[in-house]
Amino acid sequence: MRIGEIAKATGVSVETIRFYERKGLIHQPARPANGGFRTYPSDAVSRIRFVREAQDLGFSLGEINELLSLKSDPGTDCSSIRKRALIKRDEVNSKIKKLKALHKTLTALIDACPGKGAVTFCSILNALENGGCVEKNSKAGKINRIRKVPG
Amino acid sequence: MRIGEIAKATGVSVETIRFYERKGLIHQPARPANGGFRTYPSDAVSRIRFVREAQDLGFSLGEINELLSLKSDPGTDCSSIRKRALIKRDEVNSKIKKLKALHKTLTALIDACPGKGAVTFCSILNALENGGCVEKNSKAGKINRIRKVPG
DNA sequence: GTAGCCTCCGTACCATAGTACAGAGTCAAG
DNA sequence: CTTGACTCTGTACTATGGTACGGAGGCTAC
Repeated sequence: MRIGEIAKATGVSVETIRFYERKGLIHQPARPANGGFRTYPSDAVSRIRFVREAQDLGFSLGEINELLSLKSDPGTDCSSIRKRALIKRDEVNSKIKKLKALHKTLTALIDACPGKGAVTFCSILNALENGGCVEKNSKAGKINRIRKVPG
Repeated sequence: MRIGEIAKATGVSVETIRFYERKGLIHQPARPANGGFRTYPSDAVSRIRFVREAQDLGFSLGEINELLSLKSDPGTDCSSIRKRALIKRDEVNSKIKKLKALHKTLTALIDACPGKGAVTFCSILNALENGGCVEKNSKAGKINRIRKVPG
């Protein structure tokens, strides 16, 4: 198969396939010695599908690279894959928790906002300026810091 | 106040303050005509706090810029701020939904995984390769595509 | 008056996940 | 044997949110 066929079969653009090659996610076949186009084995399709499905599960390309290494290593035990899935599920779980807290805070702000009048008295803007505490209905309290740590 | 003091007061690095200046989020005071250091008004501190709090609420710097324009525009009605908060809450809501679906899928995969043995038989890897469908316990069905659209 | 911070300025770089494009080569059909 | 589609290669650019650094200038305390 040629790269364009792989692209069609996977729904991933040729540019993106090349990008994955540069990232080491998929192997780039050698060009024929006499020049011409590279020939891709048909399992390049399943490899790319693997990448996309794993992305859908929230894995980054770096993590997918790890999964692929584990996958091709005959010494890998199924438990290490399972472990990664568990970690990922925990990550998803804590993201959900943070978003729920955020939802609560936004709701408190929205409820406290009169919804009309000059912005000077807008409780949402005031809350943003003064540390996120809504005076009335302040169950949410100080806005939870969810900004991700640089590292 | 000098930039370093602003940095200390807000917990935001000098570099990041300059970055915000470049992005137009905060105004850079003019340098004194005779040279020397810029003097920041103390409300630069609250402006930067506003930016950080809004980030914590899930607003991007672009969105925060809009909020700041609305805020400083005397013609802005409180309802337009409220509207944005409502939109943001909807976004948070749909993120939560997607993550919940993801959680379900991961759980289905984890449950189907024997948790030991060679990777060849790992149901998680097989699912990734073959379209994300877990044979047994397939309530989650086809993995939901949540990968964000490039636009 | 000089040591040691701080500031200013421009530029470059980090990660993430791609997209875009120019210019040359290749291949297959008509 | 030419045309059009596809491939190859390298490089640059997108967006997001910063971080890092070199060299020059400024400010203050000892």
